[in-house]
Formats: sequence, C-alpha cells, structure tokens
Amino acid sequence: MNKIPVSETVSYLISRISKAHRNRANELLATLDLHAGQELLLQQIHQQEGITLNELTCGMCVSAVTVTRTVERLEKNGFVKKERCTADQRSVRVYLTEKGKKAVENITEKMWEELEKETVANMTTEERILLKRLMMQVLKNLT
Amino acid sequence: MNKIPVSETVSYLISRISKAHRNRANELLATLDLHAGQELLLQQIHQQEGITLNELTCGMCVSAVTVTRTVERLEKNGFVKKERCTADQRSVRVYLTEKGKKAVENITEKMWEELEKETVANMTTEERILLKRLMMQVLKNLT
DNA sequence: CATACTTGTTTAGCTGGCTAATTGTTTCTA
DNA sequence: TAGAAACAATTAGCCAGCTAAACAAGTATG
Repeated sequence: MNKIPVSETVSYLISRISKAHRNRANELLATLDLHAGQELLLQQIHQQEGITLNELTCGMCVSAVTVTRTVERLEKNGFVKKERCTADQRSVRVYLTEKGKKAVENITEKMWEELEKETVANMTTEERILLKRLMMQVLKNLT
Repeated sequence: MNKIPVSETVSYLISRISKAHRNRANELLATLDLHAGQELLLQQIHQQEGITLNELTCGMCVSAVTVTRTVERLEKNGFVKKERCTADQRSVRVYLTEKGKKAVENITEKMWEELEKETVANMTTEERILLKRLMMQVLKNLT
C-alpha cells in the first residue's frame, strides 16, 4: 500500500466529521434543553420503558459510568424517573416522565430530521444509499 | 420525503461510528501516552513549528479553550514547549520537544495506519475512493 | 450454612469538548 | 495622545466519555 497523507484517509475524515456533526447536534438539542449523547438514551428508554441501566449500557456502546451519570442528570432535569427493581434489588429501572415523552417526539422532529437533511445535502438518492451501505461496513469493522 | 427510522439515517451512523472510532483511536494512542484529540494538535504543530495557539484554534475546528488546556497538558507531559511571542506579547508559540517529534512519527505509524486499515477493511479500492468522496461532501455540508 | 464468585451500580479521578466572562496587549481613531 | 475597539489567551464551570476501584445484592458451591 502506498503511503497516503493522513489528511486523505477515511479515518481523518471520520475525526473531522465527528466534531462537526456533534457540534451541530448540540446546537439543535440546545433548543430542547438537552446535550448530545442524551438523545440516544432518551430514545432507548422510549423504546423500552422500565429498561435497566445495565441494559442501557449494553445497547448503547457506552460505559456503565456514563449511563449512571447521564440518567442522574436527566432525572434532575425532569426527563426521566428512576426506580429500584423490586425483583432484583441491584437493578435500577428508568421511565420517561411526561416531559421526557414530549422531548423524545421533539428529538426526532427538531434534531434528527434537520440534521439528516443537512448531512446528506447535495447528494443523489443513489449516493445516499451507497454512503449508508459503506458506513455500515465501517461500523461493523470498528465494533 | 418518507419517514425513515432514525437508526437508518446517515446521522445515526455517524454518531455510532464516531464513538467506535474514537474508542479505537484511544486504545492505539494509549500505547504512546496520548489521548484522542492530542494527536491532531501534535501533527499540526509538527507541520508548523512555532505555531500560535490562535492559529491552532483556527486550523483545528476546536475552541480556543480546548487548545489552551490541551497544550498545557502536552507541555506537562513533555511533548511540547510554550513560549511568549516576542513581537506580539499576546500570542503564545508552541514547539515540539524531542519527545514530541518522536511521538509524531509514532502517531502515523502506530495509529493512523492501523486505524485506517481496520476502518476500511473488507472494501474494494473503488469503494474506498467513493466513500472518501461522499464523506468529503458530508464534511463540507456540516461546516 | 457460610464463604466465594458474579453482577449491577456507584464513586473518584482523569480526558476532550463547549460557552461566558476576564485579563492583558495591540491597534485604531477621535 | 488618550480612550475605545479588537484580539489572544486564560479562568471558571458545565457537558460526555473513559478506567479503576468500591459497594451491595444475588447466586453458586464446598
């Protein structure tokens, strides 16, 4: 393999895109009183009310510590409610509050849709499909 | 536009890939006593010895605060040296130490090359070129 | 039944990232 | 030339992410 400059590698592009993408996500989420990272958690809880912290950890590719603390902050801000599991006293179950449910709806409408529109701007449908396929391969390669 | 599940958007894939990619970068950089984010700074300083913090900020899509503090840590760990600019007393110039220079070499060899290999595994040359082109478009869209 | 192991969560302490506000220089301009 | 404006860097304080280690509850085993 010929040596190519770092700035022309896929890895370098991922680094740059990651920052830009997260910055934009943060801007959009700020209007909902959320920070990038919290939206995935809320959506996961929405898909499975009463999910445990451990299940959240597994399904999110994020450390248990991060889940514990983020849920703690989401609770402080009134988006979720925690509850010790009665069966297994070790586990903690998490539920969305009314505010949390509304937030989830807004996340899709005001963040994901807008973000996606901007991200894949100036691309044909074929290019978008291709990009998704290739990125799925990248994700598989890295996990 | 038809509604598609969030999990099938390019944006969602970027979120997931960002985490996985950063995690892997961190693993590789740990062997060099560095953390993800520091490698880009060191390489930028390598390209322009005596670069100012302000120039680093502009060239890296990162806030001035982050640059200040990261350079501070890199100095504490012996990778770089700071120096007040004589002409303009406001500015601070940054230089690589011997340790820093060695680190830059290792970053390319032990991080970027390995990371790139893993990232674009199981892809044809055509697919890689295409992926790069599409990702460059995404980057342009987001900045 | 008591001890050892496993599992879920939490604490402490580190990283990069951010914004807002402050400090110190330089430059512009009335 | 003195005061205002612009600019570079820093401080304080917040966020998500991590590992290592502690803690507590459940399970298994001698």
